[in-house]
Amino acid sequence: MKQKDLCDKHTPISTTLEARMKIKDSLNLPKSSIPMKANLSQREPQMLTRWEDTKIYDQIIEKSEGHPKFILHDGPPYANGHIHMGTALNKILKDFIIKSRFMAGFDSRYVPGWDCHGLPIEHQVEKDLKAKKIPLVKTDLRKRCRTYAEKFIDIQREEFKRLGVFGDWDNPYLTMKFPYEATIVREFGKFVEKGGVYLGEKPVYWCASCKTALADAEVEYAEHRSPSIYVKFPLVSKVPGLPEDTPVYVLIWTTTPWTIPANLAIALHPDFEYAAVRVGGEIWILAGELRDLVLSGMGVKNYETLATFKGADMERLVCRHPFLEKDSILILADHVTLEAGTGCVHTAPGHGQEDYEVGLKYDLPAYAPLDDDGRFTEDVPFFAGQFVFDANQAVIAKLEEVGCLLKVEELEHAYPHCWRCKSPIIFRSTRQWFISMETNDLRGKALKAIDQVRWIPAWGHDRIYNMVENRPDWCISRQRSWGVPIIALHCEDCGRVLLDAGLVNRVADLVEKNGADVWFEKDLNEIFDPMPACPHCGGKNFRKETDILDVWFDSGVSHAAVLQQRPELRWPADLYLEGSDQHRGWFHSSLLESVGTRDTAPYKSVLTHGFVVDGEGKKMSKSLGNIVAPGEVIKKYGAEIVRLWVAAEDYRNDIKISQDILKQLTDGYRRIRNTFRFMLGNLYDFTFEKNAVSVAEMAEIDRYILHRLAYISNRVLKAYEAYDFHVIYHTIHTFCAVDLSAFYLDVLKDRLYVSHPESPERRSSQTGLYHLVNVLARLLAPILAFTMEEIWQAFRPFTPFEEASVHLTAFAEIPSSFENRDLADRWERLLEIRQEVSKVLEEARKNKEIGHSLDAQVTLTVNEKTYDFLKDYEVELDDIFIVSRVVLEKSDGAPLAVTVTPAPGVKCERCWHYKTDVGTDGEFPTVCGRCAEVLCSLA
RNA sequence: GGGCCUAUAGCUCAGUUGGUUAGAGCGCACGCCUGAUAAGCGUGAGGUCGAUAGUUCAAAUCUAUCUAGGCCCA
Repeated sequence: MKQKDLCDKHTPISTTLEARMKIKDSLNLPKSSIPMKANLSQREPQMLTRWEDTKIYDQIIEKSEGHPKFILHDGPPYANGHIHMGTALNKILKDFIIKSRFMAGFDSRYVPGWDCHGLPIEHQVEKDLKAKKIPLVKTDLRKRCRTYAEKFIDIQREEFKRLGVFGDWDNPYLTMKFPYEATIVREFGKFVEKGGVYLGEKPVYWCASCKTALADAEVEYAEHRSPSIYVKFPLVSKVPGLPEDTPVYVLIWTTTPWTIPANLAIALHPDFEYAAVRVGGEIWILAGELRDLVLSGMGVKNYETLATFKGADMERLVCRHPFLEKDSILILADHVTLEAGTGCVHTAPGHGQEDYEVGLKYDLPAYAPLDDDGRFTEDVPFFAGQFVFDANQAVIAKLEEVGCLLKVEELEHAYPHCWRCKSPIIFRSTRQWFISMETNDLRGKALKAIDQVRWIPAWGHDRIYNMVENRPDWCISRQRSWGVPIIALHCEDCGRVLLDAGLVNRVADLVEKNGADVWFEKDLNEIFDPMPACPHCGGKNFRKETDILDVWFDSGVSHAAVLQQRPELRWPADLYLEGSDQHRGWFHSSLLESVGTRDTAPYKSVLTHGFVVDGEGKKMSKSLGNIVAPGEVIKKYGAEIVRLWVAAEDYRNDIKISQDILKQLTDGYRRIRNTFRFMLGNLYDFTFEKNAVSVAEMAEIDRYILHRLAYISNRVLKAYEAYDFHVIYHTIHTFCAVDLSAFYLDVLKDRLYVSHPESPERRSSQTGLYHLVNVLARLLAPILAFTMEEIWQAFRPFTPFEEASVHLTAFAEIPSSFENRDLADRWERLLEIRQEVSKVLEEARKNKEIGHSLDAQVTLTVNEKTYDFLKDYEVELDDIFIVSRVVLEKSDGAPLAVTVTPAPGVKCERCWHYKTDVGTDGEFPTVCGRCAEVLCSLA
């Protein structure tokens, strides 16, 4: 039999249209107050305007007056370019926390900040000026940089607001504001006062044609032909076990012959095995593993290995420089490899980063006898005045002359070049300012402070601990323009440096009023009145230090400039929250700055998130073409989907994003939205004050869902507490799909639609819906900030609540009456049986015995125990299973058997149940007894 | 090369101190409904837990190595 036939045959249809309409009108069908289609990208801006007009953030602040403070201190993004997915992720996570902490009863404000000084902006501005052929003048450049930063702060501010992030956007902190700049100077002064600042040497990239230091970001690698030479250094020290009458040499290899004059050491790996090989009348030392390769490369055929040594055994033996009157000692370093060369590495601490670092361990100076043009100074015999790249040949010739050159080749390799003039650059030791890690035991104190902080995830502790434990002194100077100057004076009379906290603070006061520009714009006698005297020679002729501070120092003082200076905030912060790269960045600089000046960390806990990667887990890059931009996602899906993305993924690891994931999120979003829409739609004739039913009087199924709601609420609140946002999304989404949509709401339809509108059972269900919306909307408000606001506006008329925005509410307190373990146990058992019934219904559906489940009668054949249990629910079982009739039968022991047959009786036109009492009422011949009763009472 | 981290069904996530046939939601397939309808309901098929080797009576869960990927250094 076909389904249609079955229906036609058994469903009496009212003969007149009027009667049909009357019956349909008597149903309490939902009246939706919010549209099914979210249309987020168009509606969100309206919501933003509303929030702006009502000054929502100010209202939140007002409401949190007197609440305990929770301080999340914003790490300042760099004021350059548009925001990307990573910045969006970071700001949204912060917004989740700010909003949820407020709703949990805290005064949690958000003061956003921007990092304004620094190279990238200076670069951009410099480029613009070059293009327009405007000459570079430092003071003018600085003004243009400021304007440039302002422009991007405005752009980013709008982009952040568009994401639904609340905060003090009208009054953010900027590292270039005068008072902030003054704080930077003062904090620097504190280090000066404690003796932590010193002038030292450090090799940096140097462009000899531009005569300037280059930052890493200014270096481009390109192919370059270099000489490749093997050189022997005579070993002066006697080595036990080697014949004393034979000269011994250590073999090195280098591609920068011009650095040979600056050689101070030869580095060996402590664990490698080195061989002493007799070649003719000499003994050569080189790594055992490279022996055959190197010697055959030189055409040496006959050799004999006399002995082998561990690198560690040769530490501090002394070699003689091949042609200069100085020694070169053997040192140990882990960076030595066997990939190229001889395993004995020519070390010039003034010309290489690794050489410099290992040199520090052996107290070797960063010797770099070059001038700004890249020419050897008078200090260097034979080559004084020569440009280093030209000197390569001269050095090779000299080595040849003294008989220490073993081999010359040419090598094509990637070599650093200047981003500006494209010429090859050199590594050159320069004078730089440092903060010592050892003065006042900064390192030790920082390590102790790290132990006091809660790192989330916990491995953050090890990561930053290892960094601080091993890092060199903090180089705080940059040879740049756009930043805060290092306040120091160079005595023109004696050449010494005048570094004094008192002077620093005098300048800080000027900076507070006029900005850091005063240092560059004003003459020294305008800045200092009276002019200090040089403590070394008494002279009063000074030159200003022109270096600026590392921008990490700028942002590192934010705890002092923001937390300690804004009355609404508090020091230290409860939380810093940034990407995991900031263990080296802001967490690190803030820690050192704070420990150096205040002995403790500026934060109690630090939360890190991973990086945004594409669907395959690969990082986003222009060359891969896999970049997803927030603007495009907002346009296509809405900011709400971006927020949901942040909430759905576990941000501790890398966070994937792809069209696939976004599609999935929109599906998840729709499920949540429709669930709320349906619940609201069924509250149209309900207000809490007039119609609510007390928990004790509610139907069991409604009380069961309240029990579930209490569980969900508790779980979600704990997750907010632990910043486990993905748990929140998954918990609520599953709750909406499984508990609500597939069970509770589906079962409720009959009662909501069919019952008398004022009936207790309908009011009971509506009370259930009311609590669901009230609790869930608040729980989701920090995440779905736009949608829950929309829900709240639709919901408020049914409530006594005065809050005009969901963001002004607190999380709902769950009355203890919602929880009922025994009742929940019973309902979970019912749900298990329901599951079994569903399976059998599906079989019947497949066999074309039924279509809709209401076509069915279900017979449960159960054992004694189950029978007794189900007997209590006998009248409700048809509702729970959404079938027309349930028959209970005792089995002879089998726990549960389900059979499905077509329901007896006739289909009621109103409630669609098959009932045997359809037609018994004379006035309404097409409906069942229950419906007839309702119709009568409505008439 | 070093420090830290990640790797469970197509996707997003669960899997407590190692212990029965590895779970959920979504998606997918098939079907139902047409009174949540650019919705809703049901059933079902999908992983042997990145790979390998160990420890163990027993491992997704511990160890080592490797592979792929991420951040930070070099």
